[in-house]
Amino acid sequence: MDANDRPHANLAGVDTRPLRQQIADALQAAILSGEIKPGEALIETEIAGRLGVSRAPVREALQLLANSGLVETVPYRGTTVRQLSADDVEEVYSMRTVLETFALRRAMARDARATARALRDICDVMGQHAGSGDWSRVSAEDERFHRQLIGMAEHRLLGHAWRDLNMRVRQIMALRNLQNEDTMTIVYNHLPIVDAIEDGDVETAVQRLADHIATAADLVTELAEEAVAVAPGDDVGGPPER
Amino acid sequence: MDANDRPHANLAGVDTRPLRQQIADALQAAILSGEIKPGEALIETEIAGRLGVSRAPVREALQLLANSGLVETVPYRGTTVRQLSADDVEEVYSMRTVLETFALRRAMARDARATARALRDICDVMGQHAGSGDWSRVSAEDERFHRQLIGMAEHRLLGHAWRDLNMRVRQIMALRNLQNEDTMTIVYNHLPIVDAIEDGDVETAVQRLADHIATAADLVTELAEEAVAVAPGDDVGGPPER
DNA sequence: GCCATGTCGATTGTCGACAATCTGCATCGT
DNA sequence: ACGATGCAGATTGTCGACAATCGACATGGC
Repeated sequence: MDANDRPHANLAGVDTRPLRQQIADALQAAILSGEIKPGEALIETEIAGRLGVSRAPVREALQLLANSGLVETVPYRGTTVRQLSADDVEEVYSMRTVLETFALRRAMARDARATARALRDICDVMGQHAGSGDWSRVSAEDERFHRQLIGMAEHRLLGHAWRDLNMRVRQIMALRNLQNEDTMTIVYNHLPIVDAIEDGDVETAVQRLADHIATAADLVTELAEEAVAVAPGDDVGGPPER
Repeated sequence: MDANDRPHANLAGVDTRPLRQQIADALQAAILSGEIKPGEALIETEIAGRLGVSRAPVREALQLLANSGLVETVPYRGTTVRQLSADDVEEVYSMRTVLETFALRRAMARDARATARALRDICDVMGQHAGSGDWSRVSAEDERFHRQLIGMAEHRLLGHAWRDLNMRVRQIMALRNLQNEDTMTIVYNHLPIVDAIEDGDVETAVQRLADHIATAADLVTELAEEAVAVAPGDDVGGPPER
């Protein structure tokens, strides 16, 4: 989103970014697409060999991913894709509610009209994609809605925290695979929020936003329970000592 | 705090932790003590030479610090200690309010009694140190109060976010140098919060906590304006292009 | 004089090799 | 049989050297 905002820094996109960034992006995409599954080990040597680079940038890329919480690194034992326990999902969504309602209050205090306008535009686009049944684009617009909301708060710290959190959200959603009808119910929750914002009714807007996120969380946790029944995690706390 | 919680892993503290961690701790201490000032450049070669290690762990340590927001790294241009604009201070304290009020609600929902008990104990210790005029210990107990509050929420994501934020708070406080009377006013704000928690009055407790943090923020921003008048930052957005 | 270009020193980015540590299995003594 | 000890093998941690990039100054053409 902020990669090529320089006028024409490179004619054909030679990708002059540091390798660690490119590697981190590649790994992140692989994790979010489910190509690399939770619990799986990310071995530096292997990744470096596969990408044809040295281990140094791979290590730094892994550290990047560790910060955003996608992977977990234990000294001398390696890094693995984070497992998602039910508690994790609850934490992610409760935190998301906190951050986004804060953003909403702040954005409305700053300029409720502008906030409503920007969000309504996104809702329009989302509605179009929903009409033509393009669910991946609907989902993309949904994310853009929330990202825009955060952006309107003009709070860099908040923006940074949300970006990390959003990655976890995407990881969670990648593991579920929502049905179309499911996202359907979420899509039409956006407009009432915008309406409340436009009316300047902070508390109603906050309440609706919180409900909206809670609905998404419920949907995801339901699917999680089904998934757990099929594919048990190794997080069950078995007795094997040391 | 969680370094030597293993029974007796090492007899005499050989410090078997990865170098990056030790380096990061050392740098962090240097930054928080004011030994390294905001805006100052952290040159990998120099740090490595001074500590007698290679650049690799130094780079990783710097990345660690960049995550917690203490330093800022620009590709190919180096890492510098973050400057603290007035906006930064506002962001840190507003975010802190959000996180801690969330923690308070959650802790009270979990077990208000236990929360009140734990916090009151800390207040007692804080009172003792205040009585004997040991202000550095008072400040340490103040931090422990808030850390405990976060801990009672039983929310790892929240705990992680707060830990990073707390580092920023400490950086801010390190640059001010509060007077004793100033901390004084803050110390006696803790007990009313605990009282409200014990009564199970969530909204009052939240309000008092928010006020408490706001008071601390005001105190700090006042001192900030004085400091700015003396030492101007280079963040003023001068016209020099490219 | 002014802008484009070339060069230089400093610093970061990347690489390949070596050392330290962990896990699991075999070995040994009892 | 059982637990402690001591190897491998694999993987991460650290190192020193080389390459790429940046900012600033000097140089040259207009």
